[in-house]
Amino acid sequence: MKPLRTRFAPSPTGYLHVGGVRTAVFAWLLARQSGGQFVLRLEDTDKKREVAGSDRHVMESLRVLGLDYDEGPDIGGPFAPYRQSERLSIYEQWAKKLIDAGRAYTDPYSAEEVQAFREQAVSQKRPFLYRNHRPDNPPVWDDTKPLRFKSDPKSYKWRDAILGDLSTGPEIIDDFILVKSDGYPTYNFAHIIDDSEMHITYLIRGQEFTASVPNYLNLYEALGLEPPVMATVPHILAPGGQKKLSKRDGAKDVLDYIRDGFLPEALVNFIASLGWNDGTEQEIFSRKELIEKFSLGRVHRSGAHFDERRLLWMNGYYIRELELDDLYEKVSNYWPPESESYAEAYKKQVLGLVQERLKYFAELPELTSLFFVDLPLDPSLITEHKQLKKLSREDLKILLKQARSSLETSVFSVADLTTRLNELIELTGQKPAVLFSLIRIATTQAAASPGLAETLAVLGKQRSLKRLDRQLSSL
RNA sequence: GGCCUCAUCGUCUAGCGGCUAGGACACCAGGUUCUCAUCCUGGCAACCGGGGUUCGAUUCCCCGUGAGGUCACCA
Repeated sequence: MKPLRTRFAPSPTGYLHVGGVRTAVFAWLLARQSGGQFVLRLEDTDKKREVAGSDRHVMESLRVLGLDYDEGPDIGGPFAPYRQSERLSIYEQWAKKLIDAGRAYTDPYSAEEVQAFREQAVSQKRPFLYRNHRPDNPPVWDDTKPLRFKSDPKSYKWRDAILGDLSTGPEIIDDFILVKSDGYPTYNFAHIIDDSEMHITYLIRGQEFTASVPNYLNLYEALGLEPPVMATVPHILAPGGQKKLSKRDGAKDVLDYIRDGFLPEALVNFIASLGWNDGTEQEIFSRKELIEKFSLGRVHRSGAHFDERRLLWMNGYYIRELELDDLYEKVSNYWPPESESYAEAYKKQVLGLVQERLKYFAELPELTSLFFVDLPLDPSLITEHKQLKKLSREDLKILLKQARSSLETSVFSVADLTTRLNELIELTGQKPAVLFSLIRIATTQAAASPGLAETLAVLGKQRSLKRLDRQLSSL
């Protein structure tokens, strides 16, 4: 049996978003589960659309997501080069073969003339077929005009690994362009040559290509090449509508998610789960489990909406599952600047308190700054508190003074603080909702914070009392 | 418009002739001595429509409807 080989073949025209990465994830999973190879090939045949540096960007994206490739532009491999712009002579050889076999010819028309044919067809509400205008005596190909495939219209039936049995009639087979007038091959030509030369056995790509598959099959026949297994992955849809997720909809660069502190494992789990599941109720899959359980046969045939809230939940789940030391290492670049002078042990304590509410690392500053710096007094925390706003200024002062004198003698362990706080409840006769809220607000000046005893214990005695005093003097 | 594809809660999905149509996210309510979060419990919420086939259709078939893709010297 031939080894299973898949590829991811983006054009370097920008960044990779969740939709684009999904085909890479599926191709990678397939290769890894079978012990095959995953190949990265850059389809840089459109020099006008190319974005400088995006080749590095794409490779970096795959690297940080852990989608390691076995062969690629930067690491080479047995079928190098892996950049189409460096393979022009290969396409030229195959083009000559087709010309010699009478299966390719020069397109004598200008772009404007072809466009006129096209508009004529459109105005008659008919699909445009270039082959209806196939020239009788095309000129010899000289690299200044496009080279077209001389198709052999016929019906096709084929099996798609995801969509199942597909078929089309001869009316969609046409003479498409193989080589553009600038000398670069079209995708339609180059990918077929490359997939064949690179021994790709499974071809996973988005549904925008399904309509062209019969034309590809026609070309495979003319070239005498065996097509790989085709697998059509439905699009990931933008949140609101029914359209394919795109950069125009604000689809984020996957590297931006990484920068915001999304875990690669969560991202891959989330992306793989969009349109795929293993038939059980399992939601969280480790990388290893994904590799074991993934199958093209269980990929959905319809598009799936991208819902960032689900990604947020999943990332939070992965964060909560991390060991504290591991999490501490991962968030090292996300601390607020005020934390700089604090010791590792203190920061770890703080991190332990916020771990369960952290959805992504970039939230760390807003969740933890109260532990490093005295936040400005916010009177509205009291005046708009549904319980506290009923109390007079004097009552608040009395409560805070009682709290202060009790905490003054505490050793500020969580256990001791808990005891003191309980004693204060009895002493003051106040409900926790009143007393604890007041102390919490006084010592944090934050709308939300971790549990009171835990927060005070981490803040420490000196800072806690200082903040109580500050609140007191403001009343 | 031609051709191709798709169709279960708001979202991601399970289901492959017989189920009170299950789970997850989100949302709502309650509990966890305070907030936020976590966690637990409960709740809301779906088979696009119409015909068939069948004892019985979410499931199979047909026709609609809706959505998407494609018809580039872009990939």
